[in-house]
Amino acid sequence: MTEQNSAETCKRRQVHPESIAQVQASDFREDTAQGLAELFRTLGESTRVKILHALSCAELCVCDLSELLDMTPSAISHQLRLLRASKLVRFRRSGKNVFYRLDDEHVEGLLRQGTEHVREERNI
Amino acid sequence: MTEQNSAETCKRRQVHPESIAQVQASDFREDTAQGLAELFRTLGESTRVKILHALSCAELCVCDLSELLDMTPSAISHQLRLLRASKLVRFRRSGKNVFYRLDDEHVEGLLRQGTEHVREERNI
DNA sequence: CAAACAGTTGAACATCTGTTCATATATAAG
DNA sequence: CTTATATATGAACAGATGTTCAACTGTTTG
Repeated sequence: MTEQNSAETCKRRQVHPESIAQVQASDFREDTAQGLAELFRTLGESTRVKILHALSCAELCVCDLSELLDMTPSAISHQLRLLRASKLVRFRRSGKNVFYRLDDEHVEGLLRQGTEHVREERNI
Repeated sequence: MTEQNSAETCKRRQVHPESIAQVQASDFREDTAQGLAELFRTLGESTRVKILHALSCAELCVCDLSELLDMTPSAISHQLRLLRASKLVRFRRSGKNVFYRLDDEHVEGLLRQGTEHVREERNI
């Protein structure tokens, strides 16, 4: 029973080599996984979800968001920083205000697809 | 200067009432935000992203995933629990093994859309 | 039955994360 | 220049989270 499973480096469990090979052939890079995780981590917080939803309705300044979410401008600003870092929002300064809006249509797409999943998750 | 902005409960900042009304009219529920955040939080971790990607290639048992990601079966199992809780994966027992696969097409859609965003985020 | 294998689970620990608070920057108004 | 408003930022603290370790359940095999 000389299988093609090399058990030299360490003891190998009884696995499914074909399936494993199939995954390995897909060439999924470490940094792609990291980037995806970082993006979703940014989306994975209710305050930031609320901010993004609000910005999907209208362009808003920090002050507006602060009132809408009933949170301090500081807290909002900290979250906007993360949203900016993940390229989920853009901003422009106008006088004393800084107006934020969604960066592109991908963001709304992610929110929509996520919402659909949550609905199915609960209804069906 | 009697504005329609009621400053009774607490001192109000100079905001943009029209934009705020626009957001409030959208009726975005608290539990929708929570559900979305929970979903994305589950997606927001590189180990889980790798698991989901692997499962998008083939149905796999814990053992396979353990070898693919070079992690202990325990660590994998803990993460699979979260993925199950968010209805991102299904599973079936077959003998000693438990095989996992993606729950529905939404999951791949989210991964695809996320990947596109990450690519744009870096290239452009 | 006992032994081996596959998977799950709870506790513990280190790390990460969101909000608060104080402070700093920037623009506008007096 | 001084004051007020709008926003940003760093430190700090409490709460959340991922992996490890040990113990446990369930299935197959001898």
